[in-house]
Amino acid sequence: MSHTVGIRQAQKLKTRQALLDAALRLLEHQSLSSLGLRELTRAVGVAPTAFYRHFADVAELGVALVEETLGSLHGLIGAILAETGDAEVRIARTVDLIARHVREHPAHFRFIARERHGGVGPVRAAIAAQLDAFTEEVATALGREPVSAGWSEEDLRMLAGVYVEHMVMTASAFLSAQETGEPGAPEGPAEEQVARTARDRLRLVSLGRLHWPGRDAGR
Amino acid sequence: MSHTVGIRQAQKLKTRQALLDAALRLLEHQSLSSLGLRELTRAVGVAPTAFYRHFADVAELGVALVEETLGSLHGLIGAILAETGDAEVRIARTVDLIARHVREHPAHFRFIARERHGGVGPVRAAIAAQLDAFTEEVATALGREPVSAGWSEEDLRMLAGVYVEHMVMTASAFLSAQETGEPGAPEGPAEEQVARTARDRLRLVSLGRLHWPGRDAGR
DNA sequence: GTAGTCAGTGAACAGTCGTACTCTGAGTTC
DNA sequence: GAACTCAGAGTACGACTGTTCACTGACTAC
Repeated sequence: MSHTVGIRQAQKLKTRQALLDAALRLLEHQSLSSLGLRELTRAVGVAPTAFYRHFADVAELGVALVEETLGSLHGLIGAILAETGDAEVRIARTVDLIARHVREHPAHFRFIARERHGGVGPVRAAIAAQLDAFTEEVATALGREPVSAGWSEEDLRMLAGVYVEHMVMTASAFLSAQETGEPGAPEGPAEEQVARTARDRLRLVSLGRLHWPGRDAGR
Repeated sequence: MSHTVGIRQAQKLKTRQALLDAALRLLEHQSLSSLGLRELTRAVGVAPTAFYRHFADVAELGVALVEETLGSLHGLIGAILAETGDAEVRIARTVDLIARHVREHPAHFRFIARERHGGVGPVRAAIAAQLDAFTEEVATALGREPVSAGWSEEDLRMLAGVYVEHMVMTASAFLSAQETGEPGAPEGPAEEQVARTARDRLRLVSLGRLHWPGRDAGR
């Protein structure tokens, strides 16, 4: 092989990741615009100046966190949609997927929900870009289905937007549900309630989709 | 009359309102958890200690802002729902109402969108309480309509939640749309695009509502 | 093996922060 | 008109903030 990562760069990446992890932990109880650079480096155990070796801003770190959280999710929803055509199964799988992801990475999703409309511009833009990409993915996936015959591009994007928006709000609902119970509990009753409502909402949208006027004639 | 407000209390209320207004202006570019007490009093033109005569915390001021923004909106949606039964008219009026309110009080709605998942617990709770109240209002208003025959209480609340959630996200979409154009412009093309998508989403939900299985037989 | 790179250190800078004090003087009450 | 109340001013405090600079020393490239 040409060259391994190198001890040097490996250590650098390690502290960089430590910064990201500590930031995520600190951001559970505050928002990014109030996260101090010193507070963060203190939590990691490095000198304040070490921060600048990795990020120019706290905003830049925020953008990196957005990539880390949402970047790995691409293709996941498309996979579910391609997996089966049965609406009920699809709805159940989607909600389960969201529930599991939120349970495994609560801090990540709390961060996204908090900073989506937060005070740091670049982070807001990064989240919006990721969500737009999701919408585009869902739209093309939906467009491939036979049910979507006769749907305009704009209507497809509208529908995809509804689904993406629904996923975000469901994730946020799971977050508030699980902070009601203990963090170690396997599954609280509040979570099951959220899941049921989320499924019902998806059913509602699904029904609307089936009767959308665009498929027969122009409205 | 027994007694007017009194010069004393009137002045107090005036500076209190000045604090709220200045806070709202400062919060357009940052979030509440990073809003400094001194920064705020400096903007108003009073001594830092004067703040304590009105609020114990920045959080308490935030809660007051929530009341000011959402407290005046109760009954508004119910009025629209009672006004006409025609779905298309109702949808148009709702979206227009949101557009107008957001255009008239952009800072208020930005504040709500930002702090709904923000870092200040009491403010989050206050917003959630207000939105829950809205959901309850919408649910009872919907329940009075003949279309809702056979709907369970839970399903009604679910549907009402969809509407409330939709209003919040539409308001937020209008905000991002109008910050694209100049603030003085009467109505940008981006705003009309948002309005069209919002109406389509409402139509979609409306269609789903009409075909909800609960109205005929248990599913 | 030697010269160079560069992640992280530590001290120092000029600010800002929240809050505790005492004090003042206009508005209120009798 | 005298006694009282209380919104706001002013000062002072210790703690914390982001950023700069020169520095060390383990790793890297030749």
